[in-house]
Amino acid sequence: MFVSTTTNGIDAKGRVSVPADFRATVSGQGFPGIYVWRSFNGPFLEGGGQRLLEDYSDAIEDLDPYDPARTAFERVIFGGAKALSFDSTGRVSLPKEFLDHAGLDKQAVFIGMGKRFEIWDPTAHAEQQVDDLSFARDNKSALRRPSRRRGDEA
Amino acid sequence: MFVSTTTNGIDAKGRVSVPADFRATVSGQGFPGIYVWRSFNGPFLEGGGQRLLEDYSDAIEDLDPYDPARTAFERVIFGGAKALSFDSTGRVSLPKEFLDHAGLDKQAVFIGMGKRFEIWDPTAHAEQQVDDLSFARDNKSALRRPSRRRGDEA
DNA sequence: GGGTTAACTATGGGATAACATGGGAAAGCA
DNA sequence: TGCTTTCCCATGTTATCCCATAGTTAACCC
Repeated sequence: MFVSTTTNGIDAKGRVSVPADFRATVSGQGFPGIYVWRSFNGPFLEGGGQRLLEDYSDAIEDLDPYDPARTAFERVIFGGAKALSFDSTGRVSLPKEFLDHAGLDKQAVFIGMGKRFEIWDPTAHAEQQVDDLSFARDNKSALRRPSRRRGDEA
Repeated sequence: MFVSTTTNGIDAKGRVSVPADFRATVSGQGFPGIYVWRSFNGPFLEGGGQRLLEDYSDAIEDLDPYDPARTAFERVIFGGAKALSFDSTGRVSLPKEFLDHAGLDKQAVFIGMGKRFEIWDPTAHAEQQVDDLSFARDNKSALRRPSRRRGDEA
């Protein structure tokens, strides 16, 4: 599970350390690195480990072959994602198109989202966080009812 | 279940012993430690074990993948939490931002809240307790009827 | 029952390892 | 060849591991 928020520096070569917690989360998933793509919901990146991509693949296979949503997801996620492997110290180097899309410059904010994570520019993130916090405060009742635990469905 | 209230010391390194009862509660949940986050209801911390986070995750997954509410909750809940693992004697070290948010200094009060727990500064807790007591006195009728047990929703 | 042991708890401090980061050298690609 | 990317080593800081102590509770046994 990806949790917590970490800000790391981007060096002159475009390299950034992936938070150690995140590296631990994807370790043992096969590919020693992360998959990252440009979000279609705003100026930030989304990413996860190999298992996440496999989950998306399974979900997409449940859709009709020519469902427009299916081809859109295929193009955006599989076509737009890039496999970034860790170097020996746990860094990845972000392609220029990704830096541009997210407005990244000197620093990158990694936000754990449970099954996946997001990468933001610090300034953009600070603005977004204000909205998210007030939204969560105002709507927390939507989560108030404990959901059924896994295995209790039957 | 997290019950009872315990006050433990915070040492110069920011370490604090998690009450043994609480450690027993989360043992066997997978992650050997606790998840802690800054409450957005006041100057204190909230926390729980891995199972609690999974409950939140399940509740969030009932929403549509790109529902704005869903991403907001994911950012606030998972992004705001931190996984703190126990050392060999059952301590965790609280990040500075957490100490600041809760006004923690020399001591931390762990309060069992059933499925989760709270961490307060002793002074702030004493003040809050006065309010809680009078509120409980005024609203005791609300507790008369037992609530449904988990799994009885249907 | 009284007294002793043994386990566990909370805490302190020093040594050690891990993390994020910078720079240079080698290897790929045009 | 010129440029970019990947690999490898070096560094300072921070966190974490590991030991030791002391007080408390529980267990035990004569």
